[in-house]
Amino acid sequence: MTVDKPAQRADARRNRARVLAAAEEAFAAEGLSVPLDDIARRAGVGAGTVYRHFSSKEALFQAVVLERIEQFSQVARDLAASDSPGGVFFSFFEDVIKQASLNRALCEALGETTGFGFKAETGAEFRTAFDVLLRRAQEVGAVRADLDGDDLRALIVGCLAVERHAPGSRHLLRVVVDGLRVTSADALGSADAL
Amino acid sequence: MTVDKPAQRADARRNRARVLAAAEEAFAAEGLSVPLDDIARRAGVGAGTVYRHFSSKEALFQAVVLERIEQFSQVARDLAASDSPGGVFFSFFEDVIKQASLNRALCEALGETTGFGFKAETGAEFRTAFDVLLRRAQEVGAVRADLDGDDLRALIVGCLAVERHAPGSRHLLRVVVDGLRVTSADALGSADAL
DNA sequence: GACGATACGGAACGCTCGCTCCGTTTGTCA
DNA sequence: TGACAAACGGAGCGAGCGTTCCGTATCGTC
Repeated sequence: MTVDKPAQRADARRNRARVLAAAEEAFAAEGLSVPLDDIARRAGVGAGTVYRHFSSKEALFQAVVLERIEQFSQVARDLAASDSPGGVFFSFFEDVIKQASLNRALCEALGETTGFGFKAETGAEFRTAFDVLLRRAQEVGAVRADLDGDDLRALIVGCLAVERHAPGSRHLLRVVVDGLRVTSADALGSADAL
Repeated sequence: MTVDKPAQRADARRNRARVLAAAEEAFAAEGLSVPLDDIARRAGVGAGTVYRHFSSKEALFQAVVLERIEQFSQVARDLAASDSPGGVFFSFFEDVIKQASLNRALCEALGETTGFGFKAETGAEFRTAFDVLLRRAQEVGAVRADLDGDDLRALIVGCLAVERHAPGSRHLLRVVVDGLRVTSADALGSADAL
């Protein structure tokens, strides 16, 4: 099935890893706007070497982000079997926000409405795992039923914006979490104000 | 008190207004990233003319945004005397979000943690008027008491991010609004999950 | 209508940055 | 160890854009 690989040279493998590591660090700190030359310098290689391994700066960014999102997917899958779906969902929800708020690359990728991030086809694995957690939490009544996965992912993006604006304010995250717990019966009182 | 003005020429006044109008439209549609040449072209003037009236592209942006934020301040002041502080607060809260979500310049300015927007000293007037609305809503128990003006402004920024990611989803705004209504007694149940 | 001050326009400058090109170096294998 | 392919590095190209400069046009006034 797989075509014979040309057997990459050892220095090429090493340099590719260095570029990825440098990019991960640089993108996390400064986001997509970090100049590619900076990444090359951090990696101890020339710009040409970066382009030998990644077709564009954006492809490098995507590779870095994707790796991280797939870590999240794995965590979500591991949690799916838990027997306290409510607690598991909220702790995962908050964990994603906490991790991403420390990583500008993730913030920018998830915040993008197009390209990479939640909405990209590459993020399908994440969406599936996340939707399972959400559905189970809704089945036990821990999360209001009038929301779907896209809604929750949009809320994650919103929470990231809040976090960037008011770093470390856990009571703001609680506002959203409390809003997610509200049942339709509780929420009746808000209808007139809207 | 005011120094004698050099009596601006008529064409200069006209061009300044044109530039402002073009900038308002262009920034609203494309945000700060719109090239200044585009604004000049839309206004029917040369780039040099823009710089005669505004010291930099950023100064022009700030002028446009500030005008808009002061409109909000005026609305907030007008609402301050209302005898239903809860309803007034939430309708203002949502109105700001609705208006800003249609205006990319506002989104970007408010989302900035530095520079212009909520946090700038130029936004002090807005902050004062907004804080009055919030305090009155909290006094009648319509909004939970463990939040201050900065918290609410951060939530506005978050709601704007949500709105950009999931346009027109009013039920997501309701999640936040419901979260704002939760009293500390209601919220006790969420403590274990955090 | 003529003159001086004011304002205009847009070519050009300088800078950043993604990306490419090619002469040189390095790894691999016989 | 020699030879060839693979990989490297970094100078340089080109595009985009904020800003400036200065020759020209226009306004206001006498």
